[in-house]
Amino acid sequence: MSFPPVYRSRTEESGEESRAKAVAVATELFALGGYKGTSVARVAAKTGLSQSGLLHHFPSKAALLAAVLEERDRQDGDFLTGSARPLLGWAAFDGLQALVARNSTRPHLVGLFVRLAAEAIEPAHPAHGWVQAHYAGTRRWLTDAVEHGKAHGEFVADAPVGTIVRTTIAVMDGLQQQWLLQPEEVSMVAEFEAFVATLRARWALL
Amino acid sequence: MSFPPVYRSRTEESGEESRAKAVAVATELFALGGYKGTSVARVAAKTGLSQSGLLHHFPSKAALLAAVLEERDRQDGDFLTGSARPLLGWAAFDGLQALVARNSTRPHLVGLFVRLAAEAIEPAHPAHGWVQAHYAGTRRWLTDAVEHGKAHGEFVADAPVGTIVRTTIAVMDGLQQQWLLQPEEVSMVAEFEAFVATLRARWALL
DNA sequence: GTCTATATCTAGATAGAC
DNA sequence: GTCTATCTAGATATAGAC
Repeated sequence: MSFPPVYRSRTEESGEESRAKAVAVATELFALGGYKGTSVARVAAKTGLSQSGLLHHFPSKAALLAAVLEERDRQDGDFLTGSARPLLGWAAFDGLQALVARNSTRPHLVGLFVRLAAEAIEPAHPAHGWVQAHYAGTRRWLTDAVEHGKAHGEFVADAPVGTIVRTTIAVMDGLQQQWLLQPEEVSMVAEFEAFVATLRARWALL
Repeated sequence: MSFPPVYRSRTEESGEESRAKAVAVATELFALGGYKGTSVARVAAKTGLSQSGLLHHFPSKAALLAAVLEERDRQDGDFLTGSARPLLGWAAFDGLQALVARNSTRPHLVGLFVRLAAEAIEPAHPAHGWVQAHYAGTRRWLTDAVEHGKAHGEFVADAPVGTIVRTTIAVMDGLQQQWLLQPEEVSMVAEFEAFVATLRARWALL
């Protein structure tokens, strides 16, 4: 015979679970149908709640999206920046390759990003700020890594940092699009590895 | 004093104009808000028609989208494949650079493509077939060009054709996304030119 | 060819019972 | 914490007048 923990009532516990499940379901449905293309009612149904039951946890659809993005950041954010020691120079590209490998086992998170990145180009979209911050953050992180590598003699002196950074991000994004559309035709891991090899062949010094 | 042409009544002529204007307006609004994010009513209003007036020309919203895609293909399709003589070998990349330069003056067409490509990953989307065909066609065209160049000694013998093709397409797509989101931060033309230069540095023989 | 009017659905959000 | 019921708004599409 067991009792619920003292610090938290049984109903509250159940609420936490509902909320977490709703976020997971919303992630999946937003990934497949986009934000605008997914109704709160469908998220609620797949979560096992009524529409109002879901909206008890999130005051609005936009709040649900915010929770989804927050959770994505939590799961994903620390992968590059929060590792044991910072990835600098060419090691940053090893980190990106590991990220691509991980992404290729998580189509939902990739789909979520690709769909939202395109949808949220529009300034009025509720994820616009998040997408802008994502790109700015990634660009900054990779720029710092390459600059550091350059300062330590890992890159040739006239390597164009900005171009390397923007092109690398572009390749990752473009491969995701092709992979989602035709998974059997494109291996994100192999293509990105080949791209990094080409970068090294041209700009590596050490 | 002038008369309307005999073969076509004045009202029909006006109808053609309305239809064409509607397609142009829909292109712009789909580019900014996506297909799902744009209502027929808004297209109608900006065209200067009532909603039903617009639906006289297109039996459904999906039919309007089809007309938009058809017009995009007409304006854009012949740019690479319909030029004076076929672009083969490295010349194909010159053609792509010209296309990128042209695109960077047409944000609407770029936005339309990026939005729809992401939206239409979903198999049930009315533009799904079109997007699949677009990627398949581009890949085929570029593959043929590179294979031809290889057979004529323009590429090193072990150049990985598939990877070159997929990565080139990925770079174009990824740069479009970044450019739409932050136009002042990214020059599609400069970045793509640099990418092609890197390809040449590694795989050009001649 | 275009309009007004309307039918039908679906969406997001709120009120209040349990 | 969750539900039923309901409000309001907006969407696609059709009917029928001019």
